[in-house]
Amino acid sequence: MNGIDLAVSTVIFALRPDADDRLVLSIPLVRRTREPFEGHWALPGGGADAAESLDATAARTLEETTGLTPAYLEQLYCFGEPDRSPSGRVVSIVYWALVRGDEAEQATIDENVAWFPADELPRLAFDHNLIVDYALWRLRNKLEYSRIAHAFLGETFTLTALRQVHEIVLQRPLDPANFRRQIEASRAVVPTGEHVTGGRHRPPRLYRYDATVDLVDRGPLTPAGIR
Amino acid sequence: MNGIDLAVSTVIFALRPDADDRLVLSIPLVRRTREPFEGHWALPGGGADAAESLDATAARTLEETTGLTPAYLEQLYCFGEPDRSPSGRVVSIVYWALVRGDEAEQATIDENVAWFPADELPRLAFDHNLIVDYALWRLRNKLEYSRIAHAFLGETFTLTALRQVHEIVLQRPLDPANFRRQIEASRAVVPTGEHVTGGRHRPPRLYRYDATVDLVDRGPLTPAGIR
DNA sequence: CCAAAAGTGTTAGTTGTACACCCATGT
DNA sequence: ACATGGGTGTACAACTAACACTTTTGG
Repeated sequence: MNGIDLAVSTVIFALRPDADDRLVLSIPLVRRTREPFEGHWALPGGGADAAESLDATAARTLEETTGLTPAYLEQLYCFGEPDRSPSGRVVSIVYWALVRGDEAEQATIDENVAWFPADELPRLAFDHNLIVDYALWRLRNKLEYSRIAHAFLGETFTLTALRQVHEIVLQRPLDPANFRRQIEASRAVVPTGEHVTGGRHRPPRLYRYDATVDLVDRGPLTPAGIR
Repeated sequence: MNGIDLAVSTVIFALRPDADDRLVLSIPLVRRTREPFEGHWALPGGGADAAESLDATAARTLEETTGLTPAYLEQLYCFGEPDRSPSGRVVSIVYWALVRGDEAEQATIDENVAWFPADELPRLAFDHNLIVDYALWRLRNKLEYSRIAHAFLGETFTLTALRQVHEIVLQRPLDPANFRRQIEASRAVVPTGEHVTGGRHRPPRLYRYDATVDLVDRGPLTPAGIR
């Protein structure tokens, strides 16, 4: 024992429709009900449990506070500046998670839990603004060299849906033709043979993840939250 | 307080000459003098200090146990499986560091501190073999998309020396001509105008880091150990 | 002069990007 | 028929990798 509290928090990302039905990269936050920072919004989390792995604590506290189950979960960074909490020394092990669109709809929403657009956050408790900035930076980087975008989508999806995930997260338009070829070349995805009907245009093919390809190369570490 | 001990450890890398005077990627380890794992080699480190940042604790414990000062220091990962220490729950925040060749020669060496080739380690205490494997993976990845190789070298250096750093760490030969052009194109380095004389061949140019270019892009996080 | 490493030039193959164009559907 | 997004083809630029070649030193 050395007078240091150990906490686990998670930055959760989902793509949710806004008032105009456009998808927005969003983060659920919880309102603090006690000091310090009472009334401020903060990342969901909780104290570390002596009997539980850190991954498990992240998944559990995430579920307890928001009702969500992540499709992807990875440790982000450990924040431990001595002055980051006015109430004493707290070291936070922070995770980041991706949840699917349909899953995000089932999140607990009450006066103490709410979704915010990732790039329009209020002043958060502690150093949580910095933490979210870092998580956003990692998400955007990792999207470009891994297949994690799939974790935002359901079992099957069109390439247009996958491209829109990239476009929304990276905040820039992508050429549909070139995107298609990149994804096909990466072998991350296999056509189901089915099509989506009902649109006002040519029915797009449905694809499925190639489960034999890992979402991310994490080297010697066994991925925590890959399905 | 929750019955969890918080420790900080560091994987330190340096390039040191072996018996045949060939440079080898090496790691200093300390021998444990008490249970658990008494007599086993382990990563240098120590308990977290309530008044000190994690970066500072890593730098301090690194200096206390090995006598080394790192040219580069970055947080690696936080390891916290419940069963990783037989003596109770320990969460380790692990850093990785690079030290320069001349600095490495000044390391404390006694019966309880010794250098090992990074790819020929004995069975280490706790999960430290996994940790070193992960640090190696990160080092090799990061070498390819950043300028951290410079942290192994002194103030000035030849491009051949820089290329040898890459070759040793990545364990494969690199084309000298293409390597030169890549480095020059990256603008990471500026010629000093001086040359190394005394070799049996054409005297190579000496280069210096371009201090206006960051070694690594760490996004919103301020780098810990960049000079 | 010769060996060896420093440094430059050239070319072929690969990858990225822009954009023209055809395809299949609902209205 | 036509608007709309799905999907294919193509051409050019940029980058990579392989390797021939020239330069400069010590012996």
